[in-house]
Amino acid sequence: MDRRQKKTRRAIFAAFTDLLKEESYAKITVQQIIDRADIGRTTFYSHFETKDELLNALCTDIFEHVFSEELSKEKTHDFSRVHDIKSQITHILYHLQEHMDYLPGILSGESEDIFMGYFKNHLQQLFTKVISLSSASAPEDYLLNHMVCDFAETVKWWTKNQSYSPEEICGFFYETIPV
Amino acid sequence: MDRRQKKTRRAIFAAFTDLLKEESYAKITVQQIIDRADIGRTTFYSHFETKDELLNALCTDIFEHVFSEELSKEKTHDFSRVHDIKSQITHILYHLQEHMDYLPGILSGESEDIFMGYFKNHLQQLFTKVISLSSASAPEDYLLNHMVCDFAETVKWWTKNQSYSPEEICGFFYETIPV
DNA sequence: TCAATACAAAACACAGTGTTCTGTTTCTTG
DNA sequence: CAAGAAACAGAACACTGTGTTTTGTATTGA
Repeated sequence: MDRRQKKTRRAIFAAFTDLLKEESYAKITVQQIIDRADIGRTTFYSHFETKDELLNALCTDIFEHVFSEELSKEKTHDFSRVHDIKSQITHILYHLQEHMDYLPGILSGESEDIFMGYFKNHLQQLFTKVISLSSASAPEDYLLNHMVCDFAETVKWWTKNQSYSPEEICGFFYETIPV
Repeated sequence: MDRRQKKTRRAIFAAFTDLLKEESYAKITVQQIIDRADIGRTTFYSHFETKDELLNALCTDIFEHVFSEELSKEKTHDFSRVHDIKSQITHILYHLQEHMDYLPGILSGESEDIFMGYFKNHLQQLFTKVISLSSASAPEDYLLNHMVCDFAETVKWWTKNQSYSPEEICGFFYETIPV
């Protein structure tokens, strides 16, 4: 990849996340992004087809880091032991905490759908095993949605109300899991 | 109120909910609404300042019916008895079921925020008492968000996956309440 | 009946998107 | 190092949708 491309791409992401700290995704215009990144309009559109695609790329980046090592260790995990699922969740929360400053700008409107789409897909994969061990009588499709949304919405709430540590949030969440 | 006003207002709401059955709120334009309602552009804007205000008016209407009798019976309710909270939830689900055909069109993007804003406000009021009786060790602000989002997201899931009755959904939900 | 007002139709300014053009700079490869 | 390829800037453009304004008509309630 061309050095210029990488530089421009970094500049776009930097400008984008920077703007997200100040206002919500919906209010940010392409014009603002290219002004702050100090690039031309054509340049932006040669990197990303639309503003939404930029957000998609950002989300891919984020969740690649958040879920990468979790998934690679997947085989060695045994969810019947409490420690594993708890440590995974804590890890996820620590990773997300690094992006805390601009996440609120994403978590509303159309951008929330895109972000949550990625997030919930990964969570679904993670919680499916937990559900299968659950003794709750509700059907699995209900329980899976219940857990995935519970965690996703808890994270959303956490970003707007940052008064607890990842360990605390994990503890609260674990307490209400239907096991 | 003028008969013409009421007629026009009804026509706008009818066209709006009708369009919501076909596509999402974000994709619906004012032009489509006034075409289907067979009214002029100026007429629409004399009734509602923006498209968002129309959605707000619709939400107000919906939740007025969904939560009206529940709130009026508030004083006679005793949440320490299982029956009351369960019957309330079932009632809410039955009312929402009447709008099932166009709710999916609202439950995404910016419109979801508006709808959920009303919904969660009412739910917060409803669940605060339940939380105070909970024996869970997590803090109340966490638990309240947990329950409110759980129910709201369950309803959202229900509208997209309509294979259970209000009673069944209520049963599933009640099973995972932290009491 | 008559004044008020709800309405229709069309034109308008505005903002934001995504495209297209013409050059210029920078990289890479032979 | 030279030459072609690719990334870039800048400006203009068409397009869509919003919300406003203007002018004139039809309906209502007093």
